Amino acid sequence: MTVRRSSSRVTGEHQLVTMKDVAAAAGVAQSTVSRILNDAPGRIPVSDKTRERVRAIARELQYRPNPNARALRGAPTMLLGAVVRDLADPFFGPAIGALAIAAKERGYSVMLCDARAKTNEALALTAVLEERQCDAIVLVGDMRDEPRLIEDLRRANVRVVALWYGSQRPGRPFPTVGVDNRAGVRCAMDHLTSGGHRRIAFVGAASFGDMEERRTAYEEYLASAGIVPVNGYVRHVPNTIRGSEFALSPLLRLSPRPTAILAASDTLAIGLIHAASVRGVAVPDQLSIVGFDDIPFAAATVPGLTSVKMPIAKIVAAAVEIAVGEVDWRSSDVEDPPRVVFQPKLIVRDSTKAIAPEAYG
Amino acid sequence: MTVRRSSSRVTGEHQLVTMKDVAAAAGVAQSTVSRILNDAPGRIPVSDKTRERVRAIARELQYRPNPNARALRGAPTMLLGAVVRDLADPFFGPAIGALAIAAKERGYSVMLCDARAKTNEALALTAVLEERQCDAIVLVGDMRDEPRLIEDLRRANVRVVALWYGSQRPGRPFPTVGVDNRAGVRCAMDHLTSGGHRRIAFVGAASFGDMEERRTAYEEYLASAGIVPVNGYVRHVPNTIRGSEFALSPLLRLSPRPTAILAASDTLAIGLIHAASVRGVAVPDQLSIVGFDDIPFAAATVPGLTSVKMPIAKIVAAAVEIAVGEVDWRSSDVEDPPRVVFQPKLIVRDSTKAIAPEAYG
DNA sequence: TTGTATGCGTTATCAG
DNA sequence: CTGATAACGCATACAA
Repeated sequence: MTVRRSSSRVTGEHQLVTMKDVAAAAGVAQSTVSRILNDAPGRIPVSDKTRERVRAIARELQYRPNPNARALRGAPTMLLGAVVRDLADPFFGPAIGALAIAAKERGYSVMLCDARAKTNEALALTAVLEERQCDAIVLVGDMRDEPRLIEDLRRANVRVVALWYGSQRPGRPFPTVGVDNRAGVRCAMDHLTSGGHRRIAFVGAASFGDMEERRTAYEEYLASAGIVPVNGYVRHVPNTIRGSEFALSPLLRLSPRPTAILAASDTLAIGLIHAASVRGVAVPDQLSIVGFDDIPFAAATVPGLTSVKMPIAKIVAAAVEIAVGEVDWRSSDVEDPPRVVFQPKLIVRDSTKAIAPEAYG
Repeated sequence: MTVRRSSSRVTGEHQLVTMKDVAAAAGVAQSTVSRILNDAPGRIPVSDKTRERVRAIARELQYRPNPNARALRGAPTMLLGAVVRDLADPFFGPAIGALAIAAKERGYSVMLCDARAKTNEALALTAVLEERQCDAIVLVGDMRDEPRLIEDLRRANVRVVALWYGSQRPGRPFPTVGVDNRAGVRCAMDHLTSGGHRRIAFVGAASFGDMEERRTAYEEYLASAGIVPVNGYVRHVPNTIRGSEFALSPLLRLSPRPTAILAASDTLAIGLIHAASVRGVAVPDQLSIVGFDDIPFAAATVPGLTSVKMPIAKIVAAAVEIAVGEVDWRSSDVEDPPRVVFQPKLIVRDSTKAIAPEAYG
């Protein structure tokens, strides 16, 4: 009986106390410890008071199971991989935080992967995650510009859920959870048009997340409201504060000049407010601005930003549910994976205002 | 020779192609595959052209090493655990993104853990991370209010680095990387006093990150500048936008009313700007405001926020360096772990202004 | 009720 | 130069 105390190894020393240690201390076999500690509650050919003893010793020795060994045996890793489009985006930070919390509530940890962190083109993004053997992967934000990632993921052996991916888009390879962009745009536009606005511009970011859907919804709304689109009223810029600076100047030079702008994200909207201020354009008196997402700072702009609020908590909760769920959608409907769509809600603050009567026409 | 194709297992199916598969396909032993694929470049009793063949087959079969098996053997997990105080904090989101990128550059992945995600008090935070066998853990933000976490971590067998932890604090249990808060406060205060301000208030959050150091530095500055502190000029509120609303009203009721406020974070500063606007107090004409951190939105407030800029990239890079570094500081100087302090820099925008001459005295 | 043996995918130490 | 073989920590079928 050669009981080597593995904890006394000099090199590595990466496992403090193993089942073997507990077993040795308790004078039982390692398998006994395993059975007791796993204790599938109910009909296990359980033990008597050895149980208590083993448990006490395990606690005393601060035993912690080694997840690598478990995973090696095929157990779930309880790991959720999150590929985030851009963690610097003020919208995604809180979203990831919410995701981490929702995941932990189900016992999962979150592994992070900023989509920009492709230091090596040869290293497919998926390698980092699939390699880690995550039980599931959550895509946060549109990854359309990473076709290889998408391709690798769809042929990989992991569940994938995409968030804010553009839920209406046909041919989605994964289940998606998102927001009803059309309804959000409708709320915002209704709000503006009911205030007399008809010259409404749109500022979005090209091929980013739900941006495209929002622009489409904007155009559809105009059509349904009988408003003829003005040439140049749609601007596409990077989804940054600086981005909207580039968008505002051309809009202000247009004639007729827009009386309102629908921004496809709060980042853009906040940039617009700032740019307007710098250019001496009064918000909302000369220009109404509506944002999208309702990030925390939307409440603190001057003036406070009217924005379409995103039910983040619900969205990430639904995503985790799908990600860790037992149901394997791939077996049911490969062509059209499930989509979950939540309804956004307009939060009206002070960046929008009905236009003055003389401005009509 | 019972070569079971492990890839054909029905259950689990969590490992697509193993070394065994590659070995079988190449007609060599599995250990040979291991040697070839690991290929410590240089003096390995290497093979001839079997190497090429094995490599080709491995590539063809899309072989990916199983990190669990490697970790089980004592190899580093290449995992960095990040315990974040609050991912919803607009400062930490980008910081984590930068951390993920810096880590990936060294081949590490980041595991996330929002410090608020303690669904179960019995479940120590550290369990989640240490259990995962991270090679190192990065604490992002002050965790003083989690004594158990600190204690578990310091006796655990992982390297720990603390970021924005309050670098000057004595008795730090871990190496820290942070910013010279005293220098930052000095920059900000110099800027204000050189504009004639002497009635300068301070708004911070109690026991949060470097907040305490900033308040101390503020008080020291006043003393060294011969400015007598005014009762009620120091306010402690939650580090949120709403928080600063609670701070502003009492300050405005004071007499003499402060002409400037130093906020210990941009979140607070942005909240102050908004609150001032709501109360009809003009920034910077009636009230100058300086923030701390220079988050992206600081450039987009109205007026633009003067703020003390944090060299985030440098900080996270240094943290990763320490976290993955070969040097084990614990063996050298247990009592005073290394601290890395970077210099912040004041970014002057439009939320500060020299006070009008008649306001003197 | 408990102990023994086996294998998960790797790496490392042996022989050949 | 290469092929067996033994761990790593855990779970489980099987034997006692």
